Amino acid sequence: MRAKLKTIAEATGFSINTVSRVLRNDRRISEKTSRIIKSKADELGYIPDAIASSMRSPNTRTIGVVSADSSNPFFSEVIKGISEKADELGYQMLIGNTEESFEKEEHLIKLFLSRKVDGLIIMPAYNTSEHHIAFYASLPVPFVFAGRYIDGFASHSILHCDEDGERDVFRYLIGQGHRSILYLSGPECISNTIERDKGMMEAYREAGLDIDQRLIFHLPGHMEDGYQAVNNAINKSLEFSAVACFNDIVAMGVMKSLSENDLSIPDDVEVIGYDNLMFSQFMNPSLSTVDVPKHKLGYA
Amino acid sequence: MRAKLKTIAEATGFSINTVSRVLRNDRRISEKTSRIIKSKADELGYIPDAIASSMRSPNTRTIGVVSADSSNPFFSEVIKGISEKADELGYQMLIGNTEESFEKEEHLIKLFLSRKVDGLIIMPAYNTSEHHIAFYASLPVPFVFAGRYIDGFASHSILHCDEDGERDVFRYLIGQGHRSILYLSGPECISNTIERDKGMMEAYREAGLDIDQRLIFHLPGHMEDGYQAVNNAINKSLEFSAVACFNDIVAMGVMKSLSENDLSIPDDVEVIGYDNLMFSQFMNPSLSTVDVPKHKLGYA
DNA sequence: GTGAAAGCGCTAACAG
DNA sequence: CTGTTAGCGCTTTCAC
Repeated sequence: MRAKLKTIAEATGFSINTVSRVLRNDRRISEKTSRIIKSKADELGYIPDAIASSMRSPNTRTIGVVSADSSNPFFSEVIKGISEKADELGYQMLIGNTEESFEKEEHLIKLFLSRKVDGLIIMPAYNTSEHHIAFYASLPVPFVFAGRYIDGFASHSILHCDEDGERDVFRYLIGQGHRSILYLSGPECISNTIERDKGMMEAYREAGLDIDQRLIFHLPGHMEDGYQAVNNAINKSLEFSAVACFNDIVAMGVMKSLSENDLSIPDDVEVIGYDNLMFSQFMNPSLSTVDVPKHKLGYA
Repeated sequence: MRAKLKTIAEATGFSINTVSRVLRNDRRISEKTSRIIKSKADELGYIPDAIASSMRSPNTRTIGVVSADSSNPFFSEVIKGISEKADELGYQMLIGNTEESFEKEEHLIKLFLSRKVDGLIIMPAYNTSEHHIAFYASLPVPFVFAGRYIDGFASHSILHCDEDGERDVFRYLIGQGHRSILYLSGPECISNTIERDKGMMEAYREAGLDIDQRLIFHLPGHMEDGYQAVNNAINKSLEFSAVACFNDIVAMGVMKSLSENDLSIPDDVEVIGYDNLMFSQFMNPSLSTVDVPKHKLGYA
């Protein structure tokens, strides 16, 4: 049987309580007692029982991380940032994926609550209805949203400014003389898309240019989307000299299609991603706007 | 105060025990009682306390996942596989990163044990000494190693056959007529490298060719490594018509360097990765050997 | 400085 | 089918 406080107490002749205090570095314990007990604990290979401990104490030092898709490099970089910070703070992470389904998200959060997490970091699924708002509002623990903004929970959100980011992208492209920019935006109902579309429109307005709606597409944001979109555009003989993508993954798909069609980057077509994944800096010319809530995320 | 069994018991007039049984779908409870209790539980928004529960029951339905670096796409795809399976089985995942440090790994595992995980899935850090072997051997819960093989724990390892994989890569390249193949292998002391090097040598032997040691490099396996290695090779005027990489990430670095040097892929130089990341299929010609323990990993 | 006792919310063993 | 009792390993009063 694995050693417990009682084992150590009996072995040293002190009370369970004293042992517990020593092991938690409580003050008002004599140096000597502390030494004796600690060495005994070591000898017995004592491993504290965090379960029993969090039964009595108010917190579990655990946070729940709800990710939409942890194999998506963007999310996994964010998760890594969280992980580092959590580590530093002595917290553990419970992680789960929702695959962009709100039901799964709700289920997962309930599981986390049942495990008494001290806080939640949520990368919310697309969908946001009355019900979801109410659900979030009812959460009994602190929570933050990462990467996406949910109506009514502004103060709970950590994000970089999508509007500014996309405006800068378009300002840059327009400044480079591009007049036909293929814009592969994201899913219509999420905050990032809405914000970025605003930024895009702003840049056009500033430059006094009209927007060609035929060049704008709202896509889920996977690699295939970028690939297909450019293929289609080329097939339909759409003219464009630049492509602005919703994220770096889409950009990769775009680049693949362009190179298959013997178009060079950036000479024939300029491509811009979004997110600045670890990868992106090592890809063929792919300018990307940085979006790294990564380390900002460590305090739930 | 959050509802507990006692709350429901008092509200319905049944005993705590009966409530507990109903909520765990224990047999031998009348339909009627069950209905009453369940609806009351619903009404009160009862969320079971998994902590208290695992205090008594032998398992916590939690597994610990020890990853070397969860922002590395290979690991994150594996983790995603685990996550899906865990989900299916009703397990939760505690995740931590070791950054390839064995001390961190040991620390992390202890933390997981302290949280009473039912099992561990470990992507072990490079280093493997006597001490580590002993440490693994002393683990009081079931564990498996994913992706890497540790001496003495063959039966605990889940991996695809590195030797065969690399042999096939070289067979293919040699078959294509390549006689100067730059081989960017992995860190010397890990099992994958050793196995793959064996496979490489085997392919050369089969073909009756000598191995040019100047074309073989053992690198940590990051993107920069591939990038730098090819740059160096070109600077030193090393001749090569193909590059075999330790993983797809290295291959990306390689491709970047080649294209900066105006070498076309695969006309001038053929590039082969390893791992077959989600990405890879969408990159410019990058043949990759598949390595997906992902779903195999779900039973700890 | 240290110890004794109570109890966290739940499950399991034993009754009936 | 349901209730009573005990106790998981720890932290927290409250004593002395």
